[in-house]
Amino acid sequence: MAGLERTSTHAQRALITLRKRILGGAYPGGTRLFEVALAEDLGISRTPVRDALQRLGAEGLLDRAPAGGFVVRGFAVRDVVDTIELRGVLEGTAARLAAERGVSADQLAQARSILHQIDALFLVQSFDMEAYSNFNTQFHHLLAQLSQSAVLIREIDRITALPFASPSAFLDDQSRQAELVKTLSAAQGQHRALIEAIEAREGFRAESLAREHARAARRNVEFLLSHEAALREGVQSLAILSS
Amino acid sequence: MAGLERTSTHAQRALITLRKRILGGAYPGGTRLFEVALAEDLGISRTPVRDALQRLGAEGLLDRAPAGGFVVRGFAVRDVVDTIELRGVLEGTAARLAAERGVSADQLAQARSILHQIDALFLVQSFDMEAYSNFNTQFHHLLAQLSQSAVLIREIDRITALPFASPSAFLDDQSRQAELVKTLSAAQGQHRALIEAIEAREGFRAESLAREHARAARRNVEFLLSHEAALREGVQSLAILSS
DNA sequence: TAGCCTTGACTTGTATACATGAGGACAAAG
DNA sequence: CTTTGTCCTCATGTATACAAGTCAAGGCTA
Repeated sequence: MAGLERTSTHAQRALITLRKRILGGAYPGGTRLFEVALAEDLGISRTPVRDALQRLGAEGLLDRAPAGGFVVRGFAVRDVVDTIELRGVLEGTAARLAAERGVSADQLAQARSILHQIDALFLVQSFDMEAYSNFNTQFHHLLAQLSQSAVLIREIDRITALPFASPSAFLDDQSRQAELVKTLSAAQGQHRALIEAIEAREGFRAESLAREHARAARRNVEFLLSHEAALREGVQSLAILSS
Repeated sequence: MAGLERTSTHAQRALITLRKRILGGAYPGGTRLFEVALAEDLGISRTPVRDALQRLGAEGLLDRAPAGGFVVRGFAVRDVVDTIELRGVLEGTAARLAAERGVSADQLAQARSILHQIDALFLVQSFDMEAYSNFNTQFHHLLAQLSQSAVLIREIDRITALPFASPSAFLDDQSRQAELVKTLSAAQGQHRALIEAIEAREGFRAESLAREHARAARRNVEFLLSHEAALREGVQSLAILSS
């Protein structure tokens, strides 16, 4: 909660607080959120609460009830899998467009720089997961940019905003560090191949690689959910899950 | 404007009115919309105007200004093309998932029924464009459903809400009826092949067909824009274009 | 008893007054 | 002449009172 006071408006704070609660699973899917109750709870008036609810609706975390009001959107396992699949499709399209339209030498250099920095992480004894997470996020962000399509970038940002669909979701799973690092090493191989394909203007290959790359996340989710609750405990991104 | 009074709330009416204005090109891209001015203009208070603006923001018609407030989103030709491309990618994914996951006999029958009704339109002397438009919209809507992915359906609906990205955009172009009918006959062939591929569980083919199908719309836009204003006049969906 | 209507509690919708904060104009100092 | 600081203005942010719509429970009538 520290630092929450810094944000300027009540609506911003309400947005952040409510988002955190929803993502944390505080409100089960289907729960209706009442303006007055939340306003009292947060110690502010209905107006900024309304604002926050509308924004959360736009983010896809809430659904509008037919007769007005908002309901917490429930995410089933299938929805998580489908969303990751969708991210793969969108990133695949970004990769393909990048290959077809061509990318500048400068952007290519940026991509290589990130790849290089990730490589360096694997050479150190104790793997720095946080650093990897940051570079990975950077890489995926850059990939979207390479498409040179403002529309596509926008949609990727939207989808990626859902916590379990982010390229760096599931990296906080402390229980299987050793295995995870192996997986990430393979993922880095895909990163490298992806940039190679884009540089060689191989659109189909680039698209296929990006899709397959997203499959790793999907396998991860399916693994986590096929085992019992103990494993899921440490994984923040899955707290929102309905079942 | 008739029938506008029927909608229940001021916010709804404001939403509809403003949406119509924006899509009609009344506010050039980049125009900032001020709450007070709009409230006075519409004869209501700021509160429902705010509501409408936020919804239009969620629809993607407005951007939020960094320091608060809303700005009309400008659409360049490139954005229109990219959005249509994106629709092709999403519908392609829907088609692929439908093929991979399999569809029920009932859904298949529905699809065939729509195809049949479209076929019938081509047998009549004077082509009924409005009927085609309706059936075409139905077909594309059903295609999304076939994917059995709530997430994907949601995103397709979002993208399709932009007027120029709708599968039935550009059908109101009165000036080239004869040519258009030929194009639509080819499009119907793609519809048929698409369902055939889904039924045969040929995912790759289904995806490719859906993408190519969207290309027809893209060619249409590019044609309309390569010729001068006279042609664009009759095409409502292009009124929003920036350039 | 079944179906409909009434009524009331509760929730969102709307107006409005006031607070806050961002950005520009203008003046003074370097 | 440039730069910096202050003040002023205007747009959005917020609170609150009131309006209106929705839903369900209960009672009334056929």
